[in-house]
Amino acid sequence: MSEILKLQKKIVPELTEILEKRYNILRYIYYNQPIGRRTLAGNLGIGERVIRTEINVLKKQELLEIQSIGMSVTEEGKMIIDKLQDFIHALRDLSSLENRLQEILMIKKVIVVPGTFDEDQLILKDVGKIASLCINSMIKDNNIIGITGGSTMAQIAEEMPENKSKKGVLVLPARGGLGKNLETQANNISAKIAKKLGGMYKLLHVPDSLEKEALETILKIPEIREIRELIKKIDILVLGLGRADEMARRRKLSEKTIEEIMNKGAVAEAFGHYFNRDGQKVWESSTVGLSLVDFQNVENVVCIACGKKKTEAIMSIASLKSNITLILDEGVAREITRLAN
Amino acid sequence: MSEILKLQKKIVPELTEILEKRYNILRYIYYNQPIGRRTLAGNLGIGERVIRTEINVLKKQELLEIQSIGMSVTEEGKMIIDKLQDFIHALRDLSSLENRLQEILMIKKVIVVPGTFDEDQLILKDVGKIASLCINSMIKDNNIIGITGGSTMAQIAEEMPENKSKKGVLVLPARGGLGKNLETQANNISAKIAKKLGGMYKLLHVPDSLEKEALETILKIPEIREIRELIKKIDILVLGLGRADEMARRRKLSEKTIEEIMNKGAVAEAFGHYFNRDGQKVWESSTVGLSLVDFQNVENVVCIACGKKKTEAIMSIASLKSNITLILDEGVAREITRLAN
DNA sequence: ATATGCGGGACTAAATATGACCCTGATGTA
DNA sequence: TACATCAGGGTCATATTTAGTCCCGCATAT
Repeated sequence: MSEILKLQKKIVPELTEILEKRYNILRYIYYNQPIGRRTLAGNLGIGERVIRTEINVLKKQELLEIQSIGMSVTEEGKMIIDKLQDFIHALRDLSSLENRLQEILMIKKVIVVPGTFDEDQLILKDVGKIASLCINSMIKDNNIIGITGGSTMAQIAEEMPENKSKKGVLVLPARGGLGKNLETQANNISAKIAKKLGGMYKLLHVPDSLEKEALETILKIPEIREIRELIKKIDILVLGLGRADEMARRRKLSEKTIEEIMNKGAVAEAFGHYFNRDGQKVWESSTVGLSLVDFQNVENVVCIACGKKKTEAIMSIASLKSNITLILDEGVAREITRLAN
Repeated sequence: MSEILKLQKKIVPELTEILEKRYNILRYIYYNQPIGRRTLAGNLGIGERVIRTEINVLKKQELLEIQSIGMSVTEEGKMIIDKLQDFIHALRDLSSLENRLQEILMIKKVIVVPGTFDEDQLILKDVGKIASLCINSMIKDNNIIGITGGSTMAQIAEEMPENKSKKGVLVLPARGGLGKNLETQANNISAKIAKKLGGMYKLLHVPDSLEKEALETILKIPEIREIRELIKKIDILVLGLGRADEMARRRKLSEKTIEEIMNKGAVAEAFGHYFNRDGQKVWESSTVGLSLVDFQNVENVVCIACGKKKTEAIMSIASLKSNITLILDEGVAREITRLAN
């Protein structure tokens, strides 16, 4: 942590608290604007009057403006929010936490996003933003980017900035359709990201898990075969991590199968594979998407995970491969270090 | 000012106030330790109870310790004080003030010390410390350092750190004896500084101002002649600035002479010469010390000045020569920019 | 028309900060 | 040795700030 921060925390120890309080308020307004005072207070679990006091300060500093429709963040306020995130990163010494996690999980890079998802669901947006920037910085001309599904991934697509500087980018769904929600389908997310990157995309029009026979039939379709070949050439794989139990249910596996998988110690699911704590594959759903071998061969893997319930899944997947960039929230990050001790 | 500081001042505007309050308290204790709560409150003009609240914070942070004899600053506290001074320098954007002064006065370098001498006499100690560090960094082997008198200079000698790394350093008084106070005599100060630097020193055993005949007689004394020759070879001249009126009185000039000098518009005194606002010499006391020509030839001149009453004197002396390093307190620095507008 | 959610005002209760004074003990001085 | 002085700590009434709560008028959407 920088000298200057230590100095400040020493002489004005209450600084951290005030700063984080105001940051949270400002951020919440930003993500929900326009929003009223009462709603804000209720959602943040802070007294209405406290909000009012802080609002007055922020208004005076011209970080937010008040209209009859509700409060919203000014342009200056938006900039401040971005900078504050980095500042809080430093204030909480998250760089040290990142380094510790890199050692514990033995992976290339860890990015910890300030905040605890379990306490504040908005953290998902922050994680999405950070992840989208991270991915963006990795992309080179003619790269093939593999995308999985899930709410975290959907958020990444949402927050991904428009950047059409790279040529010939191809975005591929790395898994088929799963669950009911359109917004969180790999297909949908791939298309969204491709548009923002000014790239191409392909769709994988199949359910994620299939019976063996159905899989064989489907693999005879030329379009599907083409995508399958392309998936093997993925340069950057963006992977939302899942819990084994949740994903098994979402896949509509039979209760018997689920019990079987769980009995084998499955904690994590990724691209249709189920892994135990030690990163050993204990079950595999027959899928048209990425195989374990394909996964091992991908050069850049970005794993994104939010929430303490993903703790074990993260630890499992991280042991599969060292060339992983892991992006996660502070809450689950601390939980991992706690378990590692 | 650094990005991070702007950010903080924007989101926690009350930071500055709290920080400066605690800095002042800590600093006052440091310079007067051990000191009691009541005395402290009285001298700082803060309520006794306020002091108590702040003391509790500082104690909790282990920046000061409390004994039955009074409060004193811990080792950590001392370090914090030093760092805080730089921090406040940044917080108040004094670098910009320094640059502005360099332009206004057209001199090489300006160092502004945080605080207003007229409100807080302890600033003299800070100025002394900064000046002593500045001088220290200028010294090279075999340098001859010229020293004048005054309370500011005395403080520099006091705060000068022991540093015997340079060889063959010679410290010379650049003026004779003046006034009653032993502590502020150029002779005394020179000796003190020489000891701290592990160098040699010479003494100038003559009154600072003399009648012409007396001067001629004295100049025949070999020891005096020797020093006079050495003075012409001064590498670093450390100059405390004086007001014309004050110095004239301290020199015990006749009321008639004083009136004459003042009528000519004298505002500044330095090494026995009196200057008007434009830096023109209007009167000269016959002295064995530095001449105006000698002064112009010195390579490094460090001017030190404290207090708003020195405003005009500073502006006058600065116009004499561009190769000056000026060290002054924030109060008089701002006064100069105010006058320049 | 009306229900909802908005900011702002106002009043009370609680918490905190402040001021004022006393007490006891350590220390230095007569 | 006695005493004056100055130290920190305790205490308590009071001033000020902060927080909780409710109401009002207004804009907006239904």
